[in-house]
Amino acid sequence: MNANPLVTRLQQFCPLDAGDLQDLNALSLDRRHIAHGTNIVHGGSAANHIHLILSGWAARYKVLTDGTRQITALLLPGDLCGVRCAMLSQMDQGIMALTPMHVAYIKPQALYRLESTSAGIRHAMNWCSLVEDATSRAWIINLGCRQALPRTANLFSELSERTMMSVPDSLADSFLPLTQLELADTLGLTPVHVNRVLRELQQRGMVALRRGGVMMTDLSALRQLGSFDGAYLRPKTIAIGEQTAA
Amino acid sequence: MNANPLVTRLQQFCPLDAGDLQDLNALSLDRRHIAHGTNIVHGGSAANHIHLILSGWAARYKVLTDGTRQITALLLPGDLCGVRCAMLSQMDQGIMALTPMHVAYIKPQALYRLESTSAGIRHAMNWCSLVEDATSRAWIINLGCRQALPRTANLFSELSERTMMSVPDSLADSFLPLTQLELADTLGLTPVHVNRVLRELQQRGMVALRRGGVMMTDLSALRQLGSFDGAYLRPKTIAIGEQTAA
DNA sequence: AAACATACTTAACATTTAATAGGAATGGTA
DNA sequence: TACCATTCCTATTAAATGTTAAGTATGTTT
Repeated sequence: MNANPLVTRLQQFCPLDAGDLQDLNALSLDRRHIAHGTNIVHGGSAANHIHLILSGWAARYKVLTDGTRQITALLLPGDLCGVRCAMLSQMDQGIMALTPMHVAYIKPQALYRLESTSAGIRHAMNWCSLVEDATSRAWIINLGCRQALPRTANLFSELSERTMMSVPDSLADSFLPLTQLELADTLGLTPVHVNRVLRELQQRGMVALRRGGVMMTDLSALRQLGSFDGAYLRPKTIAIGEQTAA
Repeated sequence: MNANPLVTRLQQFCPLDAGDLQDLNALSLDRRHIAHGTNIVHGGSAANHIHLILSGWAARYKVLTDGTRQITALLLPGDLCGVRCAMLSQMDQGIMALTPMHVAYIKPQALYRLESTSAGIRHAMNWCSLVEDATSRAWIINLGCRQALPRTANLFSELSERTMMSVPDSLADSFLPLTQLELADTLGLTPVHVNRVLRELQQRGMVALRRGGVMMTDLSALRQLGSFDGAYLRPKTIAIGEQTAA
């Protein structure tokens, strides 16, 4: 793992110069271990850090008054979350660890100061937000247009792509540490129906079921079934001058 | 209408100082009339402007290979869109006018330069993105958790809130210029089922149906049925020093 | 006025998904 | 080992939504 994973992450989006690297490395990263099931951010509470996920998975979710829960984002190693946490409290959303995790806590003011002074860092952060935005729109499309089977396959394809980008040499590339209940709350289905869908995917040889997760065994079949196109996860980095602002 | 609607918009999110106002007013706004049905941005084409909607409604959408269309955002007067258009082409999404419109075309480079020099403008733009982000997450929740009737009521409540914020003294506050087909593509339902839902809402006295749109007649009932909470549309503006980065 | 395209409405039927309930496996803990 | 809480699996029934098809309005163009 890089001495400063924030550097690794931001460089995916925008080339950074020596000064940027120095400034980022000067940020003290407060690394913490988080137990499975812990709430990193509570719905309704003020969020006073930016979180960078070093290992493990988390879910951003909201619980409605009738008790139903919707997971609105899945956060993987390398993901920056809480960039927008100031809003989370008003939105009553929370973030929960789905596995044991390592998380770097970053002081927002410190990062904000860097954004003021470095166009490169500002751009990298913007691109980071752009990918988040594109991903949530892809979820809208998935929920709105696809039925349970392709919807599930599409989600799995996205998660496969994202794990490969963030931890490319991991042996566990294709394991999704989500219970069927958590999948249900992500996909807008009931746990019972998720079970039916997973069984069908298993019969077709695309996944193998484990307690507490799913092992993907035929990625290209999943991508085809879910008509997945991951272009939105890999925005072409463009020079600062050409940047379409914001 | 303000001489510079961009100023009006950004000031909703963050107080701007005299210098900011001067700089923004110096931006040449290229105002154009757009006919109903026109594609402002084509999926697959490069987007080279930021668009500020002065009047009329537009939809951001994607057409899947099987022909189904999902509308991923509705854009109302005062909305800035295309801040992230560089990505639209890669995402194969387009933006289409749902009504006749007036749109201001802004050169991204010019706005980008202002962001470099003014923390206030940078913050205002960030808050603008935050509201967009919160809105798309609200759509995920709506699509994932609610059935057709409350889902429709929730969307109507959001749109009512947004129209009131953007054109508060309009007489047409409560008219939604969306055909039932467009509503279907927004809500992830079939046009036939949208018709059933609208008829039900009409029977309950919450809406009146018009050709080409829906008139909302009982907003509080719609909000209750859709369990709508619009806090995410009105983020509390905070001072720059306290800003949680982004 | 006639023709036309678009939007809306309605009905019958099919399919998907939800709801409910109960049981079986798994893993942790006293 | 016994207990307990999850998670997972399965079956049945019911509800929500999709599909197909056809007809009716409405506004526009000729």
